[in-house]
Amino acid sequence: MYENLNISEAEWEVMRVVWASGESTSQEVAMILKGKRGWSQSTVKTLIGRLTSKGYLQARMDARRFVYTTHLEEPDSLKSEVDNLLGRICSRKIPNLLAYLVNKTPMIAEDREMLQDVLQNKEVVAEVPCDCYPGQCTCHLHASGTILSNLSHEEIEHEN
Amino acid sequence: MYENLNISEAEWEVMRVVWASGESTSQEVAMILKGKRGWSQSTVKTLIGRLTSKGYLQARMDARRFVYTTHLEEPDSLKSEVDNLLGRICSRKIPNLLAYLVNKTPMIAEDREMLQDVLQNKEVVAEVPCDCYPGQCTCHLHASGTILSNLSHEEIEHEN
DNA sequence: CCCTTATGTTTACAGTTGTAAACTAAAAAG
DNA sequence: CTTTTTAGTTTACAACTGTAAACATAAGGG
Repeated sequence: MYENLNISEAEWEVMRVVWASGESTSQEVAMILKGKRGWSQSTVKTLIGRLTSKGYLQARMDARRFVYTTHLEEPDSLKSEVDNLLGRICSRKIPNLLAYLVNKTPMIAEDREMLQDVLQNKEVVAEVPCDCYPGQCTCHLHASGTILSNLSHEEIEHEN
Repeated sequence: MYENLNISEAEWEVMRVVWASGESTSQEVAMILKGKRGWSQSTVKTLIGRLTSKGYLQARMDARRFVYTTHLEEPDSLKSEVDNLLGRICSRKIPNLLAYLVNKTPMIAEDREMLQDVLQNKEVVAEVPCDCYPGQCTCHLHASGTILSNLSHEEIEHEN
């Protein structure tokens, strides 16, 4: 759903500052990350440069210096990263991961209600399809044709 | 909670195979990933080698070839990755992300019930502390001492 | 016993990332 | 107008990744 971004961890630190202030100069970013991570101004400038070439930051000239802004939204960017990560396991296992997250995430009453509400309205299906490539999951959905056809018996005999 | 692993995306493909079969030979892994990703045997061998040096795979000699196993659990590994990722946003924003995930994750009735149950028993707090470094979040929690003290006014004037 | 095959080990090499110094240019300060 | 400060651009460089060829070696076939 969300296209795949390419923001490294260090770059993300810079993005957070821009997201928080709406627009920042390299100096602001540098000072904050000097405090948080001990980075030098150079480091921050490099990161800003990379983010700019990647098109994630826009530079507007404002009296002598650039002011950086972004068109990306922080929540969307994180969703994109999370979506990506969840692609690493079988769809069927995601609900358990969510349970883990719900458990470990501290929340206030409204958060809980909101989630309860979402769940209340959540539509369920009869069966969640396993989306794994055969040999990378213990589900047996792959048992019929298509995906399987290009693999020999040897290759899949360890499926479960 | 889960310590930080270091499994790259390509390496993860290998891990999935080992997780799925319990133990695999390099050949098995190679065949599966040849199918899924078009990788050569060499590539897979390199990845297996790296995972072995990192200690994520164990090699047991079995008639001529190595059989690889792992002590890592797939769910734990993913939790570690996800925990890591969630560290990128303010704790207060996590519930919204969870709502997004609940919405987009296909699930069966039991999954929903299970999650409803988890929520039912979820303890809430009066206020979720913002865990962001000042200047990287619009929450105002940082307004008092400690964290703030090493930053000048200049640095944080953009906080909201 | 020699050749092919299967498997593991070394080497390779470009791209990305983390981290930063050096260089350049323009403006501010004196 | 010369010096210092500020900001942006180039260059650097090692570690990690993705991708794989080359090499070594032992085992199986003939």
